[in-house]
Amino acid sequence: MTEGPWLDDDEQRAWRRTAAVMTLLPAALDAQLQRDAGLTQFSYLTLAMLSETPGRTLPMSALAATVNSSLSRLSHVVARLEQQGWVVREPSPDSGRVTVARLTDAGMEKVRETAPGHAAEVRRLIFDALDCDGVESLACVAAAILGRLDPSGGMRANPLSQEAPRASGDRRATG
Amino acid sequence: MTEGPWLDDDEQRAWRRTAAVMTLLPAALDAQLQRDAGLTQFSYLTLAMLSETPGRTLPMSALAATVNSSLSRLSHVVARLEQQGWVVREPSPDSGRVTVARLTDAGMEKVRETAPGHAAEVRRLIFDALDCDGVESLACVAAAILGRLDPSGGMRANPLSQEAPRASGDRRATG
DNA sequence: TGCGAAGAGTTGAAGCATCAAGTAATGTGG
DNA sequence: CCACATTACTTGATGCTTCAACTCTTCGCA
Repeated sequence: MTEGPWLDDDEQRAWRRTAAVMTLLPAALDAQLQRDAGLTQFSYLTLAMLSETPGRTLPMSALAATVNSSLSRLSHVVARLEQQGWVVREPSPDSGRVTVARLTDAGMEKVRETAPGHAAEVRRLIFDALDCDGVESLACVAAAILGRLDPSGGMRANPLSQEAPRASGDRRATG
Repeated sequence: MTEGPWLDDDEQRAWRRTAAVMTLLPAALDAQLQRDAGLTQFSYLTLAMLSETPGRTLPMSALAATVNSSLSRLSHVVARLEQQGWVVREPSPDSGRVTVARLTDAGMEKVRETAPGHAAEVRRLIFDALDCDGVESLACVAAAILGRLDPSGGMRANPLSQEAPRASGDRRATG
């Protein structure tokens, strides 16, 4: 710690705003997804991550790691997604104790129809509010904080592969 | 929108990281408060905001506005806080339809013992990860996004009084 | 003054997240 | 090759959040 537990005024102000953003932003994004697609941000993210995986298939624990959730939470959510017909669970051929989740065609379709609206809302609420430097700052600040969060597996998996090689210009589902 | 709904690669990366932070950071802060004080971030914030109000008293709707919550959520939470003896609700003398929440002495004590640990965790997870420019960037980015969120009362109240005059150097409860 | 609309708050039900415990499969040391 | 720990996942209970419906009070206004 830099100088005792307390925060100075600048930090106080920064923190209050950040806290407000952390409250209001997820609520706003959830509201859009709920209204337009009947999905939670988390369930959408789950579908989106599967949609970007070759074969649209991932073991539950790998999926949990990519969406930063506990296995328990994911299991409940996938159960609901399965009831909707967007995902199926099947035993892995590789190992008897892993279950893989696979995105169905209906699920893929759901992602396709949901993604643009969600991306637009992300853009509207975040990037339209920022100039170019802002995008850099945001990425930088988020990366710095991420590095602090659960730096090595308290209960969850790795906090995002720090520098995933990304194919240039491809259209992702904006998870 | 700047150029259609989709995000470019830089935005995509910034957004993924931000989403991860929005998932993991509240969880981490909640974990600390739960472990050390048996409080939610939200219930702590509620107590903290009352503790900073002259008279330790606020009408429910004013309190809801300062903690960015619906009245319903606040009502449930204050009911629990009341059971713990940290808050009492009483009819306002001013108007028959407002209820004020007042922080009890026990509640004030609770805030006093909880604040340092929470502030330390905020510092550890956020500010220790940032250099000085980082604090500026964070405040700036958060402010920009805040401006986009519910700019005038969708369902909730005002997203933080933008530039509240702050007494220099005083020690707040780090809500 | 009296009636309808809007404001302030509460409540109960339903949904989602978390936690603890459980099952089943797979490694691992003796 | 057999116990025992570990890994992978599921399940049920509990608690918090949200949503819709409700009460009670005040305001506007005719």
